[in-house]
Amino acid sequence: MQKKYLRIYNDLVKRIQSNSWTIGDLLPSENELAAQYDTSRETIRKALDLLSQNGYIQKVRGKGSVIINRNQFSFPVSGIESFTELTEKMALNSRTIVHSIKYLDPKNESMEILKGNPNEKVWNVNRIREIDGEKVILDKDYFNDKYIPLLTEEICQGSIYNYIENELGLVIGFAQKEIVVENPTEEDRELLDLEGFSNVVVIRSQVHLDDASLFQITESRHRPDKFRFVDFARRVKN
Amino acid sequence: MQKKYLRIYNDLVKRIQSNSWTIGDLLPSENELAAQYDTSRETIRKALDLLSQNGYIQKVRGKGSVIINRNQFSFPVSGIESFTELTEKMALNSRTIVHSIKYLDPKNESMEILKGNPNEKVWNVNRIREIDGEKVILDKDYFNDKYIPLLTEEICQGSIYNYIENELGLVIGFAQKEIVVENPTEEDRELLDLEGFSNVVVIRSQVHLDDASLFQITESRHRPDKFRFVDFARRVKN
DNA sequence: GAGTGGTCTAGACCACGAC
DNA sequence: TCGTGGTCTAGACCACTCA
Repeated sequence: MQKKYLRIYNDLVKRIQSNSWTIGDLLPSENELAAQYDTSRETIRKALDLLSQNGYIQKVRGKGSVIINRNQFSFPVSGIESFTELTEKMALNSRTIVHSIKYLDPKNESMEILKGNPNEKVWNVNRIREIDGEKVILDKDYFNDKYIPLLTEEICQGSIYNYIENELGLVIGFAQKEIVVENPTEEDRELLDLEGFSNVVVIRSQVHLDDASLFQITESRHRPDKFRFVDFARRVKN
Repeated sequence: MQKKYLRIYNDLVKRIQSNSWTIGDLLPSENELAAQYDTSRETIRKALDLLSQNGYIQKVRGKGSVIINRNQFSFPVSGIESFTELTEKMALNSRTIVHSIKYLDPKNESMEILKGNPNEKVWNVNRIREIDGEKVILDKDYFNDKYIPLLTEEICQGSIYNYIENELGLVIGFAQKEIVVENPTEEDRELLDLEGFSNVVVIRSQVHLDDASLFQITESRHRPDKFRFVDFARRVKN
């Protein structure tokens, strides 16, 4: 038995994406939807809140819920998404090269944040992402071995996130992400096709599980012409 | 009379920021908070949802609400925030130079998106942001004159957002933002202290009002060493 | 088993927009 | 005035964690 408000949300997303309404149209009112889906208004409101958060509608008091145009930009990277999810969605011609897998003692590597107990170690994976035959992204990932006891080349070759969520049953909760532009390191120059570019875009993130524990630190280093970040944001209210 | 859940949210933020709890601590349970604030549990849950969205807590089923560390990175730019708000928050030594104010016919300027009726025009403001004596950001803003009938140099010198929200009474709803790295234009080289940098970071956004109407397009061009973007994201659920 | 957060309900009153 | 979304309530049942 799926959650009712999620079922309604998914149904409405489907109806919006199939152009049942056009941009600027109003959704049926909350009371009408409550009747249609045979549920209470608060449950409808939960589904509509999700639609609003994800940029499908804008609620206007006294009027209704307006369908808005979310996909002004074509490369949806808002939120946490893995490279594999992304390339699948965009149908990019891509390849992943596992460059190295190491099992480190964090106290030697200035990765103090990741260590919980002093005898916990850290997995480090470096992967190169090739798009259309060019090496344009270097992903450096660090995992606490408390959560990921073993990493093999096969796992790293596929989607580590898929492995984590579906095989290990861990649930990602939230991430903090930082985007800056830096000078390329020796390693960048060696592993990527930088072609004279004098900068790389670096995305550093700390990924936490459902129970708020930090389990991964990543550094994703992009050739600047292949970088694009898209964000959908609501104005912060008081 | 302020909204109850907002009052509770603000109170809890204050208590968190004053270190009433440390990272990893549990908030009082929802039932206990409901009693403390003399309200229903659903109202408490609204306040906690806000805390969660804004990265103060992570709710864990069966356990409680965990205080999490939001400020691993020090430059909070997530969401929609204006340059003036930012510099104030960071206490930066900054200055704004209004370079030009123009009143344009959008059909000549490939700004078709902004025009609603054919006789509406568009305000264009170019401003240079100086930090510590260096010209490092070029902001190019375009406003539909339906919403902003008049822009003066004085308004542009201060915070346009402040003017819009407090003087005109307009309410910002949401924005779509895109971040890419580009080659500097002639204008960038002329107006900014680029010092041999061969890239600029460009943030393009479309800002919509509360009623979902598009009223502003902006392009913010940053010298790469002075650019930093921070994001707090929750994992998308199905 | 006790306590936690997650979902859902049926109803109430309010602020706002359109007519 | 009527319909809309926004807030708030009191209660119910469930799924989960932990002792």
